[in-house]
Amino acid sequence: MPAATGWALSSKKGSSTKKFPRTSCLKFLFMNWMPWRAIKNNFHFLYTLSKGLSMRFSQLLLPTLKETPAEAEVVSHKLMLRAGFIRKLASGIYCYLPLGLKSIRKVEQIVREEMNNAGAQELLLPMVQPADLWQESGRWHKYGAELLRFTDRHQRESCLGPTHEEVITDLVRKNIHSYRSLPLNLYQIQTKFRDEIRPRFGLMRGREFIMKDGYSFDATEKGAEETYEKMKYAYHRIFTRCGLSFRAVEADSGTIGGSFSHEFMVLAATGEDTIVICKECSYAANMEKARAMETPAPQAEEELPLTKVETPGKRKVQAVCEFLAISPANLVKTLIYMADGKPVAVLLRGDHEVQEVKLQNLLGATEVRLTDDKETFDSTGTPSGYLGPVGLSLPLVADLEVTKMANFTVGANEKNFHLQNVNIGRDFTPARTADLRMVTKADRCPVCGGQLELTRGIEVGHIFKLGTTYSEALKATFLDDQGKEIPFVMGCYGIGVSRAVAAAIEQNHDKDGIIFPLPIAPFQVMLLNLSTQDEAISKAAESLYADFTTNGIEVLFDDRDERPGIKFKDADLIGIPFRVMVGNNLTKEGKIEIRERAGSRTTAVPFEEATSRLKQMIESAMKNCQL
RNA sequence: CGGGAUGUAGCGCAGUCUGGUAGCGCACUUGAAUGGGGUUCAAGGGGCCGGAGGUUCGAAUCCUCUCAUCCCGACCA
Repeated sequence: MPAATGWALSSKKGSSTKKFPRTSCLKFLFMNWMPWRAIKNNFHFLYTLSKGLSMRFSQLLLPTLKETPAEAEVVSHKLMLRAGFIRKLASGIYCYLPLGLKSIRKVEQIVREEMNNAGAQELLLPMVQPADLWQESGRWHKYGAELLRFTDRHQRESCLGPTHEEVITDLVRKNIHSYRSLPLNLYQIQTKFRDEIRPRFGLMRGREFIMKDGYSFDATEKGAEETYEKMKYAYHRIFTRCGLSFRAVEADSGTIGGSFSHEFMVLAATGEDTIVICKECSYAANMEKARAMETPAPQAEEELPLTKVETPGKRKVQAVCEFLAISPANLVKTLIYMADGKPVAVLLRGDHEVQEVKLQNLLGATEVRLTDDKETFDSTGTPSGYLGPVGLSLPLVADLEVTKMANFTVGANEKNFHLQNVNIGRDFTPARTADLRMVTKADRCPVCGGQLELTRGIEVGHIFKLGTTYSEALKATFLDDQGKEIPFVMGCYGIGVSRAVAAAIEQNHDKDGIIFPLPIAPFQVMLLNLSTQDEAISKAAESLYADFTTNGIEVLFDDRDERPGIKFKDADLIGIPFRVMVGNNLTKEGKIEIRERAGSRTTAVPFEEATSRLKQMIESAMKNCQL
């Protein structure tokens, strides 16, 4: 049995090491009498030493790919497949291979530390949840097909947890009864399942994904707001410590409700979401929520007489404007929306676009959509392109900017005609006015008036103030200091852990591969033996591996019998921040080389100084991600 | 769910139109040379052509049905 031989060797040498300090003993072993090949083949020996922080490429499940599988579209997905981080099992469902998992664990660890620091407690909730709870909260029906439902052998209806408001609220209502036990902040890091309509982009939008979800319970609104701020701060720390470039943006709280909501967006050109950030202050918001500084009220303009003009065949804003020689900013377009099946006319300046989420919120509708030409005609009697607010029988909602206009142009509700010099109040009155439009880069910051920038981001965290929505639905109450029974004031706080790793790659890569931020890299250092056939070089590489390991440096040792080119390519692809190369330079000048993945400089360092130099470099790089 | 596309070896693809013994590159195994940016040569192993049914003497190829995957849209605490 070959394994037995290995063990005998390892236990013999292993036990002898125990009597001496590790470092000196190792040096002795490697440098003097222990044949390096015996060590190389002696997995158990080093495994014990490494505590899993270091690994050999030759023994690791790390299937790198030269070519990108056809299924991958976005960078992070392609690179994670190629670098051997993940493999797909089914649509939106992935296996995390050792390297991918290491990165995920790093993010998790940072999340844990910061959540714990912020006073939250970790627990672990079930993935399978009974339907009754979801029926009680009303979400069994509301949640839709994204909730994967099934029946167990006793015909009990169940679902896979896409989120855990119900479970946590149930847990707390059963166990917390007094304001004295509050506030309470609980979190877990767990695999979630959401049966997405269309999973895509690898880990960016999977059906199964790893998420940190936290829930807070406070006695008062004020307390809840404090908790919210605490979480916001913790999130800042988390993403900073992950080494990511990010912004916290004001967000729409969506169907979950509540007044406060921030999304944490990793800035990346390939991000799915467009966000608005101010170049001069800290204002940032996603498009659904972004406001612009209101344009100053214009000088009172004399109202001119309403005139009807013929505009044959001119339907589009641009065509009408050209024909009438006016600016789109002086035209009001009328869009017909279906809000939960009822038509509404939305008025907007010609050069603005509707932000449908804002509209939806204003109308309190669960669904809004633009009507097609036929529906438009059916509800107004006018073909699209000639619609206007004057004399229109539908409910009118106007964007704020419209209310600042005077003597503007609109459709005449008659084919081939428009009205000019229209004025609000005199010619029509909107039922409601509100901010309904999409912010553009021409707008100014609503906070400081500074210049706004539109950029793209990936949502990796989202915090909400829930209020009492769930505690009321599930009758989760406690007794306050007056002995009065009131519902918990809740908040919920999510971080997409697996997505954060994908986002990090999306943000940090080049044509050769990943460039990991140090704090979440699967290893800190990749050590390359560039000459496995050269005994002196191999011996030196082995001793560095041992030395790094005993010094707490997380190292991936490429000990494969491959040519240097292959090792360089794989190292670039995997993206470990520091690369240490042991090759000819050692024989010639007694030096090894250190190269940062992010840079293009290679530094030659005397062999003896390798470990200390590397430790220094790692420490100073980590400082950039500390607070 | 609507629109589009694709399923042939681990990965990337050709072959399908025009039916006739299943191919190429990479990866893998063995040997040799080579050894600082995916090296070279030689010899190998590996496929129920997504699945089911049909047409045919004969189907990867034609027909029907199905399943899966990807893209665009709708959707996204």
